[in-house]
Formats: sequence, structure tokens, C-alpha cells
Amino acid sequence: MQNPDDNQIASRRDRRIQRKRQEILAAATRIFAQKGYAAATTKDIANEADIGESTLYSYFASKRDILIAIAKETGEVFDRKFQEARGLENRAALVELLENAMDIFTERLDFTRTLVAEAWIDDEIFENYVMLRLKTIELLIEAFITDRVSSGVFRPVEPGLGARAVMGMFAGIVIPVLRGNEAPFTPEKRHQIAQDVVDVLLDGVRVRHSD
Amino acid sequence: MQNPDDNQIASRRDRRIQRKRQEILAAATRIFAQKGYAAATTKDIANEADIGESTLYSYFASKRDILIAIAKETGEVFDRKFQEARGLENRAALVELLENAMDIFTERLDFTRTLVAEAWIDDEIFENYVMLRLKTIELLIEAFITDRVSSGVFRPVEPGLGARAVMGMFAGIVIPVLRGNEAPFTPEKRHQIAQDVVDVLLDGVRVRHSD
Amino acid sequence: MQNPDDNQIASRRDRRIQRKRQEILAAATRIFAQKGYAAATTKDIANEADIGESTLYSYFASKRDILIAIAKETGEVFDRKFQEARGLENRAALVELLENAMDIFTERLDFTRTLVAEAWIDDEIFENYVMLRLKTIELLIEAFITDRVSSGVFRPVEPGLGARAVMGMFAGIVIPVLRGNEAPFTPEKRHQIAQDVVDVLLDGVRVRHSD
Amino acid sequence: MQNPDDNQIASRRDRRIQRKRQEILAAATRIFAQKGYAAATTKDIANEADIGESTLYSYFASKRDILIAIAKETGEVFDRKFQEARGLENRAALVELLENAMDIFTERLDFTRTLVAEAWIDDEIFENYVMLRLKTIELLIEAFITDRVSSGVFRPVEPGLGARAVMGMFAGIVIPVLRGNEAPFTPEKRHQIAQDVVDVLLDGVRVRHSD
DNA sequence: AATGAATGAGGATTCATTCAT
DNA sequence: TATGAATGAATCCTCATTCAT
Repeated sequence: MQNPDDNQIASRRDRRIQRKRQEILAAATRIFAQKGYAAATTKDIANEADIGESTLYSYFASKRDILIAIAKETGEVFDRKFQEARGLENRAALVELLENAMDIFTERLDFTRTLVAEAWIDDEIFENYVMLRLKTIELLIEAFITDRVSSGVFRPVEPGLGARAVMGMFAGIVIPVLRGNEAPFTPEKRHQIAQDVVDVLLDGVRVRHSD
Repeated sequence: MQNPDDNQIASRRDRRIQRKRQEILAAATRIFAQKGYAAATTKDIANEADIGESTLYSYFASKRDILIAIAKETGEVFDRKFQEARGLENRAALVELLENAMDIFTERLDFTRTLVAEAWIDDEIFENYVMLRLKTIELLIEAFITDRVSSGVFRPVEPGLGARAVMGMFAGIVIPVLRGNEAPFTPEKRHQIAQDVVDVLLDGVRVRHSD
Repeated sequence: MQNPDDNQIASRRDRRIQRKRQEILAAATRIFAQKGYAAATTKDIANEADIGESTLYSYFASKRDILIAIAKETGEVFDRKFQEARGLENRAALVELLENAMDIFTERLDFTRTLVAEAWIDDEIFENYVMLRLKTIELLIEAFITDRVSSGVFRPVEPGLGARAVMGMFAGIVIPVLRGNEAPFTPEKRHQIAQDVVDVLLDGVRVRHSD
Repeated sequence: MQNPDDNQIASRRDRRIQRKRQEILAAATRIFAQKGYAAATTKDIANEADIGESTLYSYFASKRDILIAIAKETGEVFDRKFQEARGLENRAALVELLENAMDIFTERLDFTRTLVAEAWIDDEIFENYVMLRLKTIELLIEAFITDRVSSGVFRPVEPGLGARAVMGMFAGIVIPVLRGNEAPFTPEKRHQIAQDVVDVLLDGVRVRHSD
């Protein structure tokens, strides 16, 4: 015979725990973004989260576990954003895809920064939390290009290369923001950039000799 | 000057010291590339270089000093390669620029991998050893675009954006190699890629409606 | 005394508290026996007792206090068993003494295992909770021997040595059970062993040349 | 082409390392004997050995490794002492066996104390470093008894029980010394005790009714 | 110049205990 | 009373760096 409130209480407690976990993740993310995972100490994180160092271990099993949790989180945000984008119908859809991608970076700047830094040397993070998602986007763009190549709208470029080119352009623009060397995009800027990238992809920068 | 041979002896000694420094740097580079700077230990490096751990300190003041030396080295290689490329005369020159850039990555893969990883979190490395060089390339490309925009050959794109787009495409193709997920380029592949990137930049992927 | 029931209530509460204490002690004993005192954590004990870790501290002042409580308990059980055995009248009494001792080990195997382990390094435990009781038995046996030596039934052996020999034989048989390397005794085995030990003590293993 | 002294130098260095290892083991043994393995800290050991805490780790891989080294050492001393004692020819041989066993305890008191304490809870230590050796002695005694039982010199006692009895008596006498509650044996005392134990085993304490 | 040895300054993690509810 | 949460104080261990030879 349990108290009728038990469920509510449990969920209230769960929420409290979740909130605390989020706070710690946020703090850890800030620290990781500043010094990188390896140079960050659990003490740094605890101080940033304003809790005792040992309290960390009530919420996460290890320092690495915190990193993984950040990776998972970012992955989930990504998935939520991209689950509907099944196929790119037209140019506008491609632009929107890029805008969405920029959104994630803008919103979760520090998370992503940490993730990218660690993925660079850590194969598990790279494989499971970064590559998996990049592949999603890459495949969408590849399909987009393959489509148009076979219908004769595009020149017979290698779709893989095209996709990489788009992602690369995207990266070239996003990385300075991620790295902290440029201000995050305003929504208008974001839209403009997505447009420009697609423009270059489609038509290049050269003036059409005729048209 | 006690002895007429002093200079020669000194320089012979200098050469020996320089050679040893290079060996240590090479060893360190391999280790850094494997585990990242922070996770690499001086013991790892010494073992790889087949010397005693303390001997490192006869050649470098600290672990960080080794990293900086690697950064300097890579920067110098870069500069040697790019010092003549003062202005990009034509399309071929741009292609060659990209090929040269890919060259460096191919040749000094490990150096670059380490450098990028560290630059991601270390502002000094970033500023002095990475940004400086990227800026060189960026400016060359920007000038190239500005030129053509003002002479009406290119649409009025923002030159900065164009430069970034090129560097991004380049990055998108080079990063998987750097990260170790793809095999380094063969010279033929390299040339092809450079061509393709410039093609996309100039004309995009869309079929010309008329020509 | 506000209420006539107060005493009863108090004693009912006391009993509840006592019961809980016993449960905790039993749980702690099991854990200590498995990992030893130092390696056992309060969390282990709380889990085994199926209570919250902090609840332990409503019943015991510290982890060490739990150990002491176990030691006391075991001591009391011992005393209850040996209080009547004031003097050893005859051979049968000696056999019974040993059987009783084996009884305690059999019944409170885990308690004893822990106790012995801790007594080995902890002087307080050793002095107050182990030595005291061993001395009781030793003195009984010594008196038994002294008696018979002075009445000429025994050779003039040193009674202390004899007592030690008996206790040692006893230990040699009991220790593997305590340590968990042999199964506990059945009542029949127990009786047999006690007989054998006394036999050896009295007559050794050598065949009497005449009798 | 190495220096002719290389071997000597190597062995001198080896000896130095061995000496240091011994010093550390001795220090650790003292500490373990005082507080037990679990309660002893690496800092305690380092202080006792008068070296820095981290220096320990140049000689041993872990705290547990130190314990194992102690166990090995003690085992080897034992083996050296008992390797010749192949079969017990006669009563004198049995006495000598016991004397030798007491020797080990006397010489390496702290080592043994530590070992026994840890064997009580640690199965690996128990199995590989204690049981193995005890078994050696036990089998020797068992064979001794079996022999005499079959030749009719001994009553038909169970040899296993007899062996245990002897080892138990031995333990009963040795344990207080090990535990630090009694002074170590003088050589004379040692001989006397071994004699007495064998006497009791053979003839018990009871006066022969006839002889 | 080269190095084996030594170590101080941490670093991640554990745990007995306290405290607010 | 019971307990989840929090934590300070260790604990084992690592590592960049120094030093004596």
C-alpha cells in the first residue's frame, strides 16, 4: 500500500536529479570548452557547478562519463532536429537543412566545441557521437545531388565529393564560431549564409556567359 | 677562438644537436598524434625517441616547449612552400595553391593533426601557428576573388565568404585524412580534387542552361 | 510518566530498536566476513541490511562501533555457554568443553571469522573480546592438567604448555572451517573430534607397549 | 662492443635496486604488521622507508604488488629451509622439522604476521603463498604417521587428524609470538618446545600405567 | 651530454559521516 | 525515525621535472 503521491514524488525527485545533472553537464561543458577534456579537472568542474568534488560522483560515474553524457545530449538534440528531414525535395529544403545545422551549433555552442575537440583524438566519441550524425547529413546531400545528376540538372559530379564540398563550406563558416573566434550568427545572417553556400554549390561564383 | 677548428667543431656539434632535436620532435609528433598532447607523457616520447626521459630536457625546456617547437617547424615548412605564391594570376594558380596545401598535410600529417587538436583549445598555438598561416591562404584567395569581382568575371559575392567556402571545401576533404579515417591522397587524386574544388567554386554543379 | 502505557510503549519501542540493531549487526557480520572490516563499506552494510546508509548512524555511532558491537555480542554468547563450566571434573567434561567451543564457532561462524581477523591487528578487540575468552578456556584446561599432574595421573608436564597444546589442536581443526575452506562440523563429527583431541592429549598416538 | 665492466656495473646496479626493494619491503612489512594491509597507506610505507611516496612506484607497481612481494619472499625463505626435508625418518627428524618451522617465524616475524593477517581474508594470498607451504609440512607429517600406523607403531589414528593436531599445537604456541603478545623463542626454548610437542603427540600426557 | 633515480604537486575516485527534510 | 544528498578528508597513483653522477 503505497502513498498515492508516490509516483508524483518519484517524478519530482527524478526531475530534481535531472536538473542537477543538467547543471553539472553545463558546468562541465563550459570547463571542457575552455581547457579541453584532458586538462580539465574534476575540481574545476565541481567549482564551476558550485558543488563539492565528490558530489559529482553521485550524478556521474566518472569524469569520462560526463563527457559521454555531453556527447549523448548533443546527439539527441541533433536527432530531434533532423528526424523529420527525410529527403531534400528542393533547393529550399537544402537551405533549411543547413540552417538547422547552424542552429544546433548556435544553441549548443560549448557542447559542440567540446565534442569536436574530443572527437579529434577519441575514436569512441568520434565514431558514436559525431560521425554517426555527420553521416546523416552527408547522405541527405548526396542523395540530393545523385538525384539531380541523374535527371541531368547537375553536371556529372561525384555526389560524395559534392556532399563533402557543401559540408566543408559549412564547416569553414561554422568553425570560427565554434572555436570562439567569431560571434554566433544572428538568424538573418544564418539564413543568408545558407543561401550563399547553396548558391555557390549550384552556380559557383562565375558570371554566366549567357542567361 | 683558441683553435682554428673551433668553428667547424661547433657547427658539427650544432648539427648533431639539431639532428637529435629533430629526432625527438619526430618521436613526439608520433606520440601526440596517437594520444593527443595532454594524454601523451614525457616517458612515451622518450621511449619513442629511444632516449632517457631526462635527456629530453637537454633539448627542450618543457613538454610544452616540444609542442611549440613542432608548431614552429610546421609553420616554417608552410612558409617555405607559400612564400613565392604572392598573387594568384589565374585559375591554374589557385589549383596549384590548393595542391600545395594538400602537399603539406600529406607530408606532415602527424604534425598537422597534433597542431589542429591543440589549436582547438590553446589560443597561443592557434593565434601564432595556425591562424597566421590560414590567413595567408585566405588573403590570397580573397584577393583572387576581389580581383575578378571588380573586373566583372565573378558575380558580386562577398570575397571573404568565397575564400571561406574554398577553404571549407578543402577542409571537408582534408579533415578525414588528417583525422586518420581516410588514406592520404595520391598525387593524381590530389590534382583531381584541387581541380574539382575550383570547378565547383567557379561554376557550381548545375548544368549551364546555355553555353 | 504521563501515561500508564508509557513503559510498555517504551519497551515495545526498545524491542523494535533492538531487533533492528540485530538485523544491522547480522548484515554487517556477513559483509565483514566476506571482505574484512577495512574493505567493507558502510554502503555495503546498509544495502545488505536493506536500509539507507545514514540510517546506520541512528543505531551505531560509527563503523567501528558496529565492529565492537559484534565483538561484544559474540563475547556474550560465549560467556553464556561457559559460565556453568566452572571446573572440569573428568575427561568427559573436557570433551564437552571442546564440543561447546566448537558449537560457538559453528553457530557464529561469520562473527568469529571477522573477530579473529580484526583481533589480529586491533589490540582493543584482541584484549577485550578475544583474549579474555580464550583465557577462560585456557585456565580451565590448565587447572585440569595441574590437578592431574599433582595427583600423579599425568606426567609432570608444564600445564600452560598442555593447555596451549589442546587449544592449538583445537585451532588446527577449527581454523579451516572458520576460514571457509572446510564445511562446518556435523554434531557427530564434532563429538568425534573432541574425543580424538582428548585422546591424543592423554595418550598420544603411540601404541602402548603394555596395558 | 660494450665496456668489459658492463656486466659488473649492471649487477652492481641490480644489487642496489634489490637492496632498495628489500628496504621498502621491510618498511612495508613493519607498517602492515602494525595496522594491517588495508589500513596501511602508501604514505605510511614511504615515510617508514624514508623515501617519497612516488618513489615506491619505481620499485613496485602497486600497493598490492608490495604485499605480493612480501608473500613471495616469505615463501621463498620457507622453500629454501624445507627443500631438503624430503621424508621424516624418525622422531628426531620431526622435532627438527618443527624447529625449522619455528625458525622461520622467529626470523621473519613481521613478514609472517602480515602474511597470516592477509591470508585470512585474501584468497589469492591464502591459496598461493600460505596454503601451498602449509600443505608441504602437513604432508610430511601425514606420511610420518601413515608409516607408523601401518607398521603398527602407532594406533590406527587418522593421519590427517594427527597432522592437524601437530600443526595445531604448533600454531597454539607460535601464534602468540606472531601476534606480538609473547617474546620470540630463544634457541633453547625452541628446541624444548619442539620436543614437548612431539612428546605429547607420541605419548600424550598421561602416565603409563605400566612400562 | 646522458641518464637513472627521486619526488612534489596534483588528479580521479572513494568513503565515513553529517545534515536537512 | 529514516533517508537522500552532500562533502571533506583521505587514498592510490601519475607525471613533468630536477638532480647527482
